[in-house]
Amino acid sequence: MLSKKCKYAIHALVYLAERYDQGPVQIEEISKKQHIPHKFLEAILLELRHAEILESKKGKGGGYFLVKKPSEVNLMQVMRLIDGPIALLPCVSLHFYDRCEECKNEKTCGIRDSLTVVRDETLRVLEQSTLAKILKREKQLAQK
Amino acid sequence: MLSKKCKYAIHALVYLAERYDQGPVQIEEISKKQHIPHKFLEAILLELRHAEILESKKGKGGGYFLVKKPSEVNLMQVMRLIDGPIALLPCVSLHFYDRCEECKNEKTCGIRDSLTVVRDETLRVLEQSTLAKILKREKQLAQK
DNA sequence: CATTTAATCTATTGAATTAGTAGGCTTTTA
DNA sequence: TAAAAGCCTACTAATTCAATAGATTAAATG
Repeated sequence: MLSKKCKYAIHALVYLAERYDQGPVQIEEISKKQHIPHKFLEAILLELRHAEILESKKGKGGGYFLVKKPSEVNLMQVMRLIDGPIALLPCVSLHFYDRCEECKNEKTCGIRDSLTVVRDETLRVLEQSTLAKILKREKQLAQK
Repeated sequence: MLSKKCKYAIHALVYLAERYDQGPVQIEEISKKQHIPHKFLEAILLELRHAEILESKKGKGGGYFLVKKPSEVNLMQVMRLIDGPIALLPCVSLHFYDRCEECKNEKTCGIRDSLTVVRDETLRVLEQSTLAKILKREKQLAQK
């Protein structure tokens, strides 16, 4: 399951995507509208800035804004950044590979196969889920 | 990621699948061969017994054995039993549904769509991953 | 140039979950 | 009836997750 932190990150990003190219949005505003604890959100946005997804401006009229286009930010990136591996086993992870202590020898472990397929299918879907698509979907759903 | 407990459970089950219909296997044997702490394994096997995947025999010559055929036990069942939900969000889970506090209203949340697809793809693969298939795969890999 | 605003950074804390242990109890077999 | 083996309850240690506190730095404005 996704951590709360990751859910907060996604909601904050969708919120910023909706205001793309409209100047900085303050932490306080996002915090209130999305019901995310201010200080916690602060840390999350900082991480997203370090990952060069967001940029910030200090001082009056400052805040955070997307540097990438909403169509260029997807759930795969965000989840990897905030929660780490997407694969279900470390020995099957692309970005966080680590050998499994549990299977004595990786070469003959019969479990890895299936979990590699799960990983690939998951990545495929998450990579296609961009902020732009999520936003579009929300607008569709709101109209009904 | 899967918990260690879940990995232990899977390895223990594959071990028992290899000895299907050959009488009870003692905790101690599985513990040693699969490098799983004895007492922890005890708790895991008990859970699998309560789920009617395993059965046990007490006293001398006792131990654990599969009651279901290796082709009837799959990773979907085991993961749900040991780790809980397979979906990435509670509001998208089939067996552990719970509303997300984070999205104020589920009806218009644009994230759920993608994660429903991820869930379905994942379940499809995990359901097909039976102990029989895993065992077969391990034997293939061992030969090379 | 001082004040205010808002992000930055470091450090700490509390709660929950995960991993594992201890020890006595019960059942079965020989 | 003694030994073997699983059953059950309770506890503890370690790690991760969620959140907070407070001092610092940078930008805008009058």
